[in-house]
Amino acid sequence: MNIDDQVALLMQGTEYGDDEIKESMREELKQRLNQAEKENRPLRIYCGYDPTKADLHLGHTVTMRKLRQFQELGHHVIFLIGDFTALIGDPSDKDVTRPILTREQVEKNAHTYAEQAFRILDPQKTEIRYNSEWLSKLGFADLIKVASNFTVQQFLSREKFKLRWEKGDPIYIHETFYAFMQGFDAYSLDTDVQIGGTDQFFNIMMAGRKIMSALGKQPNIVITLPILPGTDGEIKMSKSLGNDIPITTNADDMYGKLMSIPDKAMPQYFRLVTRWTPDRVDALEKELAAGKVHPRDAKMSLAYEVTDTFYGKEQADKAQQDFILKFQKKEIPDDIPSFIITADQTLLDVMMAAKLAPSKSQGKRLFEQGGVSLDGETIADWGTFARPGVLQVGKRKFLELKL
RNA sequence: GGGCGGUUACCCAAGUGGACAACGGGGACUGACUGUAAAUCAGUUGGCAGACGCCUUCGGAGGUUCGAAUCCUUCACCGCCCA
Repeated sequence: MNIDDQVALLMQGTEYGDDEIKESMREELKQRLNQAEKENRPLRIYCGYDPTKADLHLGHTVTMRKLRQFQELGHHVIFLIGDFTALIGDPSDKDVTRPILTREQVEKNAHTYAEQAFRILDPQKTEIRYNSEWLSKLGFADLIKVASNFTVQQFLSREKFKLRWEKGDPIYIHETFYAFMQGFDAYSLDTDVQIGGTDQFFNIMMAGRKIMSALGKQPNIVITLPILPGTDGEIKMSKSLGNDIPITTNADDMYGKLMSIPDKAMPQYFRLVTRWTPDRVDALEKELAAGKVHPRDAKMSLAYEVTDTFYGKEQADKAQQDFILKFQKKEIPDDIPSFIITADQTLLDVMMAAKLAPSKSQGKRLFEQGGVSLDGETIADWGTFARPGVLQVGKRKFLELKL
């Protein structure tokens, strides 16, 4: 692919909040591609992920798709696991301090990350690195050298810090280190391009580039991508907010969760987590606006597409069939877990044993609220003895009872 | 280093000796309506117990009192002001 086409593709979907910055980044990217071509080398691209949670979710895959694009154009991609930065936590995405994780927690999470990333990235073409490799070796003198390029005001002008400052909430010194560390990652990896969400703009643009030049390197080009909203359609997808779609879930759950996003979030999902071309997305949106396509059907094709990328057509088909049966026809799906009951067990006992209710009190409430049914018949009495049949708890929990 | 204020359930936040398992909001869950959407309406939201009732919870540990989230002592942490 020629360089102009590469630039067009790679800049597609990026967001900088300012057209001038976008233009200058586009220009820099073009120059860097030219430069690399002359030097007969691929560009070095990286994106970092902090292993603060065990599972990656759909939101993480937005940047991974961009990495994949670079990969397909023959560039060198580094998947950086921020095992060291995770110890601090990025203050960018929250207005409160994050508790410091233990090394054990971080290591455990880091372990699963690479594996999950390969659902999007090509394992053959991906270099995996851990930033403890260089960050753990930095001394106080290095820190001073890096930190002397920044002022307190620069940090305080950042939205999240500013907010906390004004509210009188604590801002710890170590939280400001995060940006330095990220900059040092870029420096140590000798990268041409760094990818991140728009919330990383300060870290990449201000800290990263500055540190690279201060230490005598060419600053990396910034590619920032919009943040994917969670299943509530409002706020950034995040496990701690409970609005995430983990990529390690199963096909049925992924499909179901995608169907539960509000309509207004669909356009962002189309653009950020599908393989659809901009033309196709535009066409679909026009049809939606014209009323030619039912929003539900558009969402179903979205859910199918995303499930397909992670689990393949076969499982996506099955997930779609189950969804139609379970929720559109309100029939019972054929593939539900079973549970062996004994004669003296009440339905409440079964729910407890199968972990369908966290406590007996809460289980009883589900009965009182009409949330429990056996073979389609609502059971109000939690003392009803279990008998073979299909137990449904709430909207989506099913259990086949057998003797 | 000094003075003052603060720490309440998943989150925010009321409560300043008995009527407190603790107002209110958010979130979550259940039901109705739907397109398992959103919006809306109703309900639930510490545990055990098939009504009574019992147990655990208000930063930690002690104490005063018939009785404490509320008063006292002490420890830890946070904020503001002063130095």
